[in-house]
Amino acid sequence: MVKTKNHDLQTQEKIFKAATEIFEEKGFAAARMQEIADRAGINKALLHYYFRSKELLFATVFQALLKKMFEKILSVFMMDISFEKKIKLYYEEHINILIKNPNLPLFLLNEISHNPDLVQGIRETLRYSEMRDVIYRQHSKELRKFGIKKGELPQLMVTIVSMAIFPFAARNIMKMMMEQLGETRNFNSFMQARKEFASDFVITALKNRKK
Amino acid sequence: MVKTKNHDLQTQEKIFKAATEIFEEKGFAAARMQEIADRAGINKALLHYYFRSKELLFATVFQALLKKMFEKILSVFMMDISFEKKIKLYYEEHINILIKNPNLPLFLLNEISHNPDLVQGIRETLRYSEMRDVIYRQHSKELRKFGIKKGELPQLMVTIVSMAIFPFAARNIMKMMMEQLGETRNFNSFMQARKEFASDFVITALKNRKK
DNA sequence: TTATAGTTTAACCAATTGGTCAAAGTTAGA
DNA sequence: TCTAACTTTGACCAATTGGTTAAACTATAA
Repeated sequence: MVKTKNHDLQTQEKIFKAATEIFEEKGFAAARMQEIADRAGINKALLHYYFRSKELLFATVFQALLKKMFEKILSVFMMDISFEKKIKLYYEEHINILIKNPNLPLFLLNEISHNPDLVQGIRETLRYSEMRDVIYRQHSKELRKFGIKKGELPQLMVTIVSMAIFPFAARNIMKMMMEQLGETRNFNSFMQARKEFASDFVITALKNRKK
Repeated sequence: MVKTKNHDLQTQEKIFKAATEIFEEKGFAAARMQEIADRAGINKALLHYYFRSKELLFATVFQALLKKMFEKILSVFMMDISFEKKIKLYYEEHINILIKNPNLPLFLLNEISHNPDLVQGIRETLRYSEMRDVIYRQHSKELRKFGIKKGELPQLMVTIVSMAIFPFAARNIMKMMMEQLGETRNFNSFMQARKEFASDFVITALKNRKK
């Protein structure tokens, strides 16, 4: 009979959590296995017992963080609601997620840029064909009225997501510039206000397009 | 009499160029001194003869790349022209620069995020007080008419620059998504088209704001 | 209780990495 | 030509890093 493993799940969880923090903060290249072991409160050899190599441990963490970034957002994009509602819901949900995980954007952008193989894992998380169907349906139902041509859809989509994601990637520079420019609010309240600003900005730009 | 150094300038240039390429591509942590030496076609010890350490070599490269990112853009921001003209000129110039240096955004964002001390060097490149004056002048002259409150200026500025910079930071993901969504154009022509799209988008959103 | 499989550790290892050094080569002024 | 400063190199070094191993420990089924 197969023996039940005792508390390896606890240990594995501890390692996974520590690795997530370190990798997300420092990136793959600057992360140290020893530091991950220390933060998990275990021996370095135990890392390799549960996750064979740094690459494997990283791949596990990366997949989870990729999911954290896209899962909820994708479900919003798939909803059958008006574009205006969708925009508002998107900024609300995505900015909430990113406030809780402010290092996520830069981490993902960076690792994907430095290791193209990771892109393969994305295909499973992002369901392209479904996404394309939803986008095209919304285009012919609503967006075409706004004078958006099919070929401009990528421009529009990149615009929308960049308004939510970019401030987090540029967080440190923004913090410094904001305090230099006499801004007293902190970054998080700036991002809270951005939910409404971005929604209004996008919707206004769309509704008043020259057709 | 002090002897004139012979061709150390050529060598120094070669090293600097190689270091710029490697650092920009891989970031500080993943860059290897040996690889820089190889690309420069010289001995590794010579790196340390001209630039004492990896940190110092990196700092030199970083300053130059920071300048490349901001110098021209800042001069556009400082111009005394209408907001509409300024927006158009900004996207034209900045996107041109970034097409020539597509790794610049992710490199700068990442290194600044990982090494807060680098932010100090930014203060020299970014003239805050001048910048603030120009922005406030343009606000009271033009932007206030659009219903933009002073407190919303940071929101507006971040929106404008994110539309130009973010696509480059997300270049790899975008490339993949675009080909999955049936986009046949390449990334550069997408960014060329973005000059006009972004200008129109921002200007339309501003001109039609509810006040 | 005991055999067995799973878990944890300390000590160790080979490879890599940033950096050094002494010696050889090169340049140009006296 | 000779010397003194600058340039370049190959060999080397200490520290770090990802990874291994054998032994000790723990839980549990029989």
